[in-house]
Amino acid sequence: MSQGKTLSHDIAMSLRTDILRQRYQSGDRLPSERDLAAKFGASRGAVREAMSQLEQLRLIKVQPGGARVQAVETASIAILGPMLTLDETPNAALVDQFLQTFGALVSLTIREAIATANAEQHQRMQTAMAEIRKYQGDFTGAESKGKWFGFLEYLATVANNLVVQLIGNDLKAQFVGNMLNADVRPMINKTTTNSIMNRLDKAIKASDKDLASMIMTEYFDELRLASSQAMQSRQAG
Amino acid sequence: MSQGKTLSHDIAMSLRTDILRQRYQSGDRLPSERDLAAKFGASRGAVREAMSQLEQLRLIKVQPGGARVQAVETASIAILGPMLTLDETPNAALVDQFLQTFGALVSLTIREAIATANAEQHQRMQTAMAEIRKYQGDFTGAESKGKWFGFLEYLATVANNLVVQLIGNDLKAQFVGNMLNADVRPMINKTTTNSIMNRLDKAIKASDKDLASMIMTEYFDELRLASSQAMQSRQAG
DNA sequence: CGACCAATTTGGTCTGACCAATTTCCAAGA
DNA sequence: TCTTGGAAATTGGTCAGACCAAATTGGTCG
Repeated sequence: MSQGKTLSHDIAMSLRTDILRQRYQSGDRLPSERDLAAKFGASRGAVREAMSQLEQLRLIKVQPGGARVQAVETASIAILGPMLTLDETPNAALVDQFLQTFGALVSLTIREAIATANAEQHQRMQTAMAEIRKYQGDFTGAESKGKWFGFLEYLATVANNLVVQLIGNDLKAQFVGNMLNADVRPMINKTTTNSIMNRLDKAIKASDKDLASMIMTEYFDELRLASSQAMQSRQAG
Repeated sequence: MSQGKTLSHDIAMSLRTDILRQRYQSGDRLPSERDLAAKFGASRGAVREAMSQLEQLRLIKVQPGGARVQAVETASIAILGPMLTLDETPNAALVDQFLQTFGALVSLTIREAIATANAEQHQRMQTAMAEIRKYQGDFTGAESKGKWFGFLEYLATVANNLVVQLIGNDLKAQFVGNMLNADVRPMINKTTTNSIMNRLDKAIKASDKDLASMIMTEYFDELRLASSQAMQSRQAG
């Protein structure tokens, strides 16, 4: 049935799915480890390792006497990935929330990057932007995408905010893979992208951190729009 | 020595600390489970459960042949808490980054809350603000703090962004407890707080989401300043 | 009806064992 | 000397059965 890396991962996935599908509701007590071991035809050790994983997700709370299911709202970010894969098509609202949140963090990052960059870093940011503008808003190729992501990565380096960086890791780990798997590829209008990139270039040149921050938010808002349309057309087709 | 909830938690904490303190560097291979079991005077099962936890943090990657240490920058948010407790005084830069990031998310939340609130929700937001303003910027008491946090919680409910909510959970889980333990209690100037709250009240009444968002950012910037001062004086005393 | 206590259930850990995948290392070949 | 196989040792993944301590359960007594 399921084919993860190890048995304990499979068990964890199975239980996780059951919880996310509300087969076990918040507050419910999970079957005992011995019962689960029997149900999965596994040893108690394997089940315990699976439970340990779910506990790290804050999806269950395990105590002598029994393991209880926690509310999804109080869980860790790491459940977003599994939530996206519950259905074939990722939940549109969730994807939109992801893009909005990620956009806010990138927006914060570019503001801090501009605020704290030294002369050399500032120069390099401009150089990167110049390269990106060469594509004239056409982000279809792998090369242009690579430049853009590289630029964002560099901003994170300059801003040097570990908290944002770690959040970004988790969000990317949860979303990017799942989006590509579902073949959701939002495309922003070429002219719009070009306009945004040109203005972003100016804002960076002028070291206008507020403006750059706003433009970045605008870009992600466009991306949200495009993503929404892409998912609609995908569901229709 | 260490006194966690269970033995496997203690082992996980010990290994985690060693990794964060660079006793094991990125790319290094951890001792085998059997060696670790001998070192900690524990069974292999207990060690394995500890390793499972570290794997969830993305601090190590475990495979047949050995477990290898990963770079901290690619780990999960959940290592922020342990990082804060490495020294007696939490790392000031990290706390500042946390407040900045959390502020950005709250700022996003209030913008969305105002944008999507229906009449009843909008009314309730105003009522909550009115209660908060009664304290005249004095947030020393537990009651006033409770009202403020309750207000923020309600904003999250209205904005209804699960991604932000989950990130908030993780950040709170990592920071709030550790800050209180370290006895770091930032205090913002009473007059400043009062001014911010009054303006926030107006912005909400006017449904000016951009203004409310900016004011919220301003509040967290003040909090960062106060926190920085509180930690300096704490380290001096 | 409520409080208290004993029996049962459940998680936490230990020991020792086997399998499969990886790594290590040495010998054979180029 | 360097490269290349391949066998041996190491390591993680899992299983079985056992014991203890903490929590739950259920019945009894006031």
